[in-house]
Amino acid sequence: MTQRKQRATSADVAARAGVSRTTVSFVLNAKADAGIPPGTRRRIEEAARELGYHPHGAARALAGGTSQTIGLVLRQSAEQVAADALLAETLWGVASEARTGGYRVLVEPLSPDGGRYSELLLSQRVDGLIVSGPRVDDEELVALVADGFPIILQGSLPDVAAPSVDIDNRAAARTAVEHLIGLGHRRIGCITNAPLAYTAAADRVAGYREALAGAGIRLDPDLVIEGAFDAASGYVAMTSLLAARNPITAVFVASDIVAFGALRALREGGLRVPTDVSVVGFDDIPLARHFDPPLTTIRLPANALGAAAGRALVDRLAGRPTSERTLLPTELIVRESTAVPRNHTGGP
Amino acid sequence: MTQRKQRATSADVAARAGVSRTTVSFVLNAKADAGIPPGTRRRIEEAARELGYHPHGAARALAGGTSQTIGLVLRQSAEQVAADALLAETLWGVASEARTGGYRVLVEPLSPDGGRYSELLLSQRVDGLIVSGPRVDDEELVALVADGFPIILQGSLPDVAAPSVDIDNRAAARTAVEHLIGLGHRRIGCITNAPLAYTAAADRVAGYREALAGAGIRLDPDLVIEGAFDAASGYVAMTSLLAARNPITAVFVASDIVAFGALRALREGGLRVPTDVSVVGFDDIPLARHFDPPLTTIRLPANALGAAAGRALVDRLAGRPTSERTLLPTELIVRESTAVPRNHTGGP
DNA sequence: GCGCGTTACTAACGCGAGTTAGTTCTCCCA
DNA sequence: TGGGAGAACTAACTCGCGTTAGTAACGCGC
Repeated sequence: MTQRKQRATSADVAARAGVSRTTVSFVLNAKADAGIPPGTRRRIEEAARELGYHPHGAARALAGGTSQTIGLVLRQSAEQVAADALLAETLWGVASEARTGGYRVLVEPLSPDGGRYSELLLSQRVDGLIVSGPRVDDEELVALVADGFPIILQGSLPDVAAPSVDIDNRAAARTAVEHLIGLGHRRIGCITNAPLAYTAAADRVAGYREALAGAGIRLDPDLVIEGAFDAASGYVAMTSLLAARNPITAVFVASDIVAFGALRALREGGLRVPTDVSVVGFDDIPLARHFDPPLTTIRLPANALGAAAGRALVDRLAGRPTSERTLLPTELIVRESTAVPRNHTGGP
Repeated sequence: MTQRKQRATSADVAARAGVSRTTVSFVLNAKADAGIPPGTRRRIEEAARELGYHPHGAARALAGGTSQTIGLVLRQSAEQVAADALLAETLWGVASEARTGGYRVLVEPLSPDGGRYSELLLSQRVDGLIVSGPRVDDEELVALVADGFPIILQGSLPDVAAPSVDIDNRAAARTAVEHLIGLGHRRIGCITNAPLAYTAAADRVAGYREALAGAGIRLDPDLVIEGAFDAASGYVAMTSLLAARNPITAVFVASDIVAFGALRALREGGLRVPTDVSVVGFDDIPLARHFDPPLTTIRLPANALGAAAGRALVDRLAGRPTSERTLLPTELIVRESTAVPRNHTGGP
């Protein structure tokens, strides 16, 4: 190991400036109460600079009782993470908001089954937690929240008394499907983004149903098929949808990535999009606009979602009031994968 | 704020077990030297469990002189991150390897221009750093390495004396292009993944050149066009490549995402892949196998890359020897976007 | 009954800050 | 000349844990 010059402590700075450690602490932490004359202040700041002084994080945390760190728990399997095109963006949002609040971000990726994360909180390594993709059966989470730890949920979880940040999946899905209905489609399939145990998946299906109900279209359960995160699942789902007796003229696929697989199945089945079948996706991943055809989809504000969660946690830690439930707006992005159904006569 | 019961300290555990704090520390840290009889040991462990004792991280860090945390610096702009389909996977690799070494991961996303990260190291909040996507002009990095801080580079940077983990971009690119040459192509374009200031981009172009040179094909500088991370840049690059007088029969696109845009340009230009033009990508993002047509590409082991970097840092921190340069193997994945050129007669 | 080695512990210091409760000047006014 | 009020500091405690140096009790051989 290379030799490294010894770190300077606040005592070194004090000695060099000819004052006590207390004074150094007051000056460097901008304690206004103590009347430190400009001369002394300058001397101390100079000494600190010359010595390359940086306060020891752990010492600060110990004395101050706060680690100035927040934890981001990723409750997804490795495969899901690989498939999640927006995770990095969300992380970015969390981190940048945390930073402006003076916090750092500790990331704890966890497979849904294994691994405890309460340790982070209990050992005071983090001051609070953002839990992304929470599952209903997460007892650890429930216990932590019950104990009053500062936790923000990213995603929705009924019956857990922690503030959450999410999009309105149901409304967004309804908007997507209403777009199809507005174009004149009546036989509309639905491929989920994930198994229905995931609240986001269930909510999107609920939105699909609402849209149908609102237009007086009877729900055909055979037209709702479960996808599972990746394009392969979309391919399979679409294939089985195409095998239905009464063919669909449109599909709502609750994930762009899954939709990509669905698009492929359509192509291989000899169907043209949007001429034969219209497709609406969900997420608006960066590639969606380059799909063939460019995908009509719902924009999910990934970065803003992370930022909102970060801000909520920082606020909570500062003792500021936090809204219990933040729903960020989504937007329907109409591109070229949706059109009026073939043989459509005009009016509904 | 909800009331939270007071945390137990090691002193509480000691009191409850009827021993001193020292003994508690010995037992809980499994110090073998001290002969603690099984009875006492059990008493202490039980007391700790009953009190829900969790050692205070900061106190430990302060006393032990190590934070058991590593930093992951992401030296990419927000847009790059959004476009980087493999970042999450790499993060996963780093984190899982860190965890088995007893470390946590602090993530510090940084735009290439702004933001210092040396603070992390200087304040001892992390014991070491993994710097992903380092740039040549990073003086901060050079200074830190010169000071002997434990740093692992993810990516390549000549002239910096820190161990690095990477793939052999040049060899991988050569393999990709040789695949095209082997099929009989001679007029082969190249679209980079990023501006050539990025070493990975430059290395991939170098591999392209080597392959051409090896086959005795003269390099036409007009056929090398810079892409920039996203599909849009690939679209533009491909469009300009198609405008060339003497048309190409194949392209090597040094990024799957950029290739996706290129594919679109080809489609819009009325060219069929691979019939009219063969395309080889790079990265093997999860969607690549679902491209139209499924993309022949180079598999970049993102997770393994992260894991290797994590392991290297953990090893270094443990004082174990670390290899200066780790190159992970890549693999050519042949799918359906490459074929023998049209009008190809057979022999070269 | 003394010395010696184990066994089974503990007292006390140190890590590097933040912070409370003073203390020492100086100056001013009565 | 004495007292009081700021101004400008500082001594000393605290946070929770790791660790070194040391002690007390016991057994055992001679």
